[in-house]
Amino acid sequence: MGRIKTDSNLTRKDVIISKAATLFREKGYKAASMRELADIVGVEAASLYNHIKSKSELLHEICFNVANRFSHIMDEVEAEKISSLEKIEKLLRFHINGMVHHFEEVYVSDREWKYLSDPYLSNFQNQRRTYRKRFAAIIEDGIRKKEIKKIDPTTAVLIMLHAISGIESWHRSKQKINGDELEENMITILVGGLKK
Amino acid sequence: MGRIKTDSNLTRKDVIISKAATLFREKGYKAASMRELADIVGVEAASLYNHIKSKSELLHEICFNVANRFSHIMDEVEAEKISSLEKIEKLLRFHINGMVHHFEEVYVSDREWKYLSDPYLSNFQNQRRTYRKRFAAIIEDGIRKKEIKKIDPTTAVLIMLHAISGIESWHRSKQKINGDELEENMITILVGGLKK
DNA sequence: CCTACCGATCGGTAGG
DNA sequence: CCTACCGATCGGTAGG
Repeated sequence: MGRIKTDSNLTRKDVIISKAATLFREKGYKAASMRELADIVGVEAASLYNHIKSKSELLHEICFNVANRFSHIMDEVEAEKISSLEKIEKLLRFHINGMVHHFEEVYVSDREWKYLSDPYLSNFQNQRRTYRKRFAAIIEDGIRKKEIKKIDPTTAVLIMLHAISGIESWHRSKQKINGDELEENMITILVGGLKK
Repeated sequence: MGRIKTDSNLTRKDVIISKAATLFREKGYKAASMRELADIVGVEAASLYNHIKSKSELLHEICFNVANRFSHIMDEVEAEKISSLEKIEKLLRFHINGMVHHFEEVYVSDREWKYLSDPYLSNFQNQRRTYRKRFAAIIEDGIRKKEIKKIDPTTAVLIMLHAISGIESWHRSKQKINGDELEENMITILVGGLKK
């Protein structure tokens, strides 16, 4: 992993990417214009191109930042000596935390990746497919060890990951419940649905 | 409810809306152009405007078709004399079936509604909020009657509806499992997660 | 980092 | 339903 980025060593490019994530989340990738982004950053549109190559570069930076974090945590979880159910809980907590604390980037990666173009598009889809297979393998293992109900592992992964992406709706109405409570509620329902 | 539409009494406008749903699902509302849509329909772009007022009309027709079906089924379910858990199962089966059999429109309504403009936008958001509150009320009722675990009803609704929207991924890889099996698996996990 | 500007494409209209 | 066309806006470049 690279250097840790504090506020003081964020490059101008990092700032642009971060503001782009917010803009893409609000408007969608296609509807967001480079002129709007320039306004937010505080420069003229042409000046953005001294720091980035294209609009699409912003999107693939965002998507692969997120995808790489996911594959990294999966490496860690797979290596741990804990039960399948505990592994799943750990992954879910990671996803929930990602949605709560890195909302803009995770959301964009999840909803706007289809606007990537090749080779990034194929690459992203591959990483995604691989991640889900690894997740499903953990569930399958849990079923074999009788920790988990007999269900279709692929469907279970699909349900859990999408359920978490629903935290988007929670983000729009921050009042009712805090992040920690949300996390505990989600874990109760999702992990509860798997247990024998 | 209006007349039942068979293939033979679909108007030209209905055909355009249906093809638009497919196009918007594939490309996203903003990225889809009226020239592409015209190509698919088999006319010149200008000719579309003899049947529709604008691109945005297509979007709100799609979104409100779906939203109205949801509120209609909710009316029915609320009126039935069955347990809360059975009501929830019924609603979930309706949603799952909608995703499987009316995929294009449901998907567009779910992911592209933010491109609606007022008054349609506010209207849609209101309908959505109301629907979720009614759903949460059923869950709350189930908790009170001790049919359902003590969880946050709002979070539970959020999880279940988004989990179902994940059927999108299933649509992309039709091989493995059929629609009925998918439905049973989802019900097992989701309803299982609620039971005491 | 800015001014000035380009070609492409967009949703939509006029007129027949 | 088509031809012809409009003004607006887009991502991006040249040149300083």
